[in-house]
This record gives sequence, C-alpha cells and structure tokens, in this order.
Amino acid sequence: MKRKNCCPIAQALGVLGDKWSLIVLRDVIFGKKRHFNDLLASPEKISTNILSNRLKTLQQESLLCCSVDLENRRSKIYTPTEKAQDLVPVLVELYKWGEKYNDEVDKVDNPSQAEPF
Amino acid sequence: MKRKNCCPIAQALGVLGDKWSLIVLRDVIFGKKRHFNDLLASPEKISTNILSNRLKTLQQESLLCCSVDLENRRSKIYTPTEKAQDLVPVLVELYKWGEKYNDEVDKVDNPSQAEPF
DNA sequence: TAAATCACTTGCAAAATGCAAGCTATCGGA
DNA sequence: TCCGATAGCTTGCATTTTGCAAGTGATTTA
Repeated sequence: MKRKNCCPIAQALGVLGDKWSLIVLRDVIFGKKRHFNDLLASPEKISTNILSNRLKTLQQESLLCCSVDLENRRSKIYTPTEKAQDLVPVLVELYKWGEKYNDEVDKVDNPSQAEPF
Repeated sequence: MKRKNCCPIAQALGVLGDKWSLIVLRDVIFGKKRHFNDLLASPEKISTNILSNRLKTLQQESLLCCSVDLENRRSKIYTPTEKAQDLVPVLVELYKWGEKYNDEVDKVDNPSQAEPF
C-alpha cells in the first residue's frame, strides 16, 4: 500500500503494516537468519508463497538484498540493508511493549518462557 | 491474529500488525481525535466498516475505551488507555524511520510539506 | 416536525492470506 | 553417472480481510 503525501507514520506502515514484513525483518536482523528455510522455520509459521512474496517486496523497498551463496549455489542469502537496520529501534520498542502487555497470555499457558523466536 | 507462546514482537504485531490499527491509534493519541467522524476524516481514508471494526477490536484489546458524549448523546468518545499511550515510543520510532526513508516521495510530489496528518 | 448528523451496518467485489502440492536447479553419495 | 535429497520457489484453490457504496436508526438542530 503506497501512501504518498501523508505523515511518516503512515508512510512507514505502507511498507511495514502487514502481518509478516516485520516478522521477517525481526528474523533477519535479530535472528541472523539468512536463508529461505531458516525464515520458514520460525514459530509463527509463515507459508512459502507469503515468504517468497515478502522477500520480493522487501527487496523492492530496499530493506533486504539478495545474493547467491558461493559455497552452495542453490542457496540464496538475504541480508538486511542499512534501511532495515534502522528499524532496530522500532522493533525494540515493539518488543518492550509486547513484553509489558502481552506476556500474561504466555505465562498462563507456558510458564517456562521458551526462546523469544 | 492471536499469537500465543511467541516473542513479544510477534505478540505486539498480533494486535497491531495490520494496515489500520496504528493509524487509528496515531489519530487518537497524537491527533487527539475522539469521534468516529474525526477518525474518518484522516487523509488515509479508512472506510466506515473498517473503522467500526477496528474501534471494536481495539476496545477488546484494551487499547481504547468508549463513552457516550454527555453533551450530544448520539456521539461517542473514544479515548486511549494507558496501554495505548505506551505505544508512543513505537509511533515515535516509526515516525523517525518514515521521515528518514520515505519523504523523498512526498518532497517530489508536494514540496510544501502540509500537516503530518 | 422535517432535515441533517452521527455512528454504525449491509451487500458485494477485490485483494491478501493460508494450505497443500508440484516444479526446477543444484548437490551429495553410491 | 544416476538417484534421491534439498533449497527456493510457483501454482491452484479456499478462506479471510479489505474496500466501496448505499442504507439504517437514533438523536438533534432549524
């Protein structure tokens, strides 16, 4: 959703305001995941077509760049750009907010707080 | 999208990870908009059914509370909760990122930077 | 009391998401 | 060299979410 001539928040959400983009970026930035199958393996269970589509749009938005793994040419490496790295503060604030308000759900169902992702 | 037993970022996105929730919250928190029609009037042009639905889910998530306007009983007043106010840092970081990376679009089309929202 | 206003709801089309299966290129081992 | 496994997709189709236009009912204002 392109959003021209509007506030920066709406512009940011035009790129990031969907169910999966920030999850993928989280994994690439914090989880250091670089391959399609690594990203597929996240507990949120993104499906292959959505992941494929998201990787494409994130490249178009200059948030990821893609290169061929020289040691295994069937494998591609997705790396975050500086533009993506600059989302760290956004992700950190989201993390803090999520931790503050949504952990009750987990703590009841699963007291033994597993790994974050 | 409920996301149990997963990282706080995914939990936060379970509530906020759609096209409109954060736009509505932006308007309520920063724009101090309180009425249905105020929110409808935002430049992003949310439609009535989506706004209605979002106001409902944001109440269910304890992000907004709703009361009747005592001076005009057909009118309802939506106010942000503390949980919503705690999203200010998230919105600020989104704003900064959007400003840094997505303003070129605006500056070309509309050099006279109008009001943010 | 008639017209306007507010906060919706409804119906329907279009787009996004979710699931399972299949496809192509590469790779590693016999 | 052949064969199965693996990586990264694509395709088809059902479901869900979004978008648009029109309509509704309870106030409220003229």
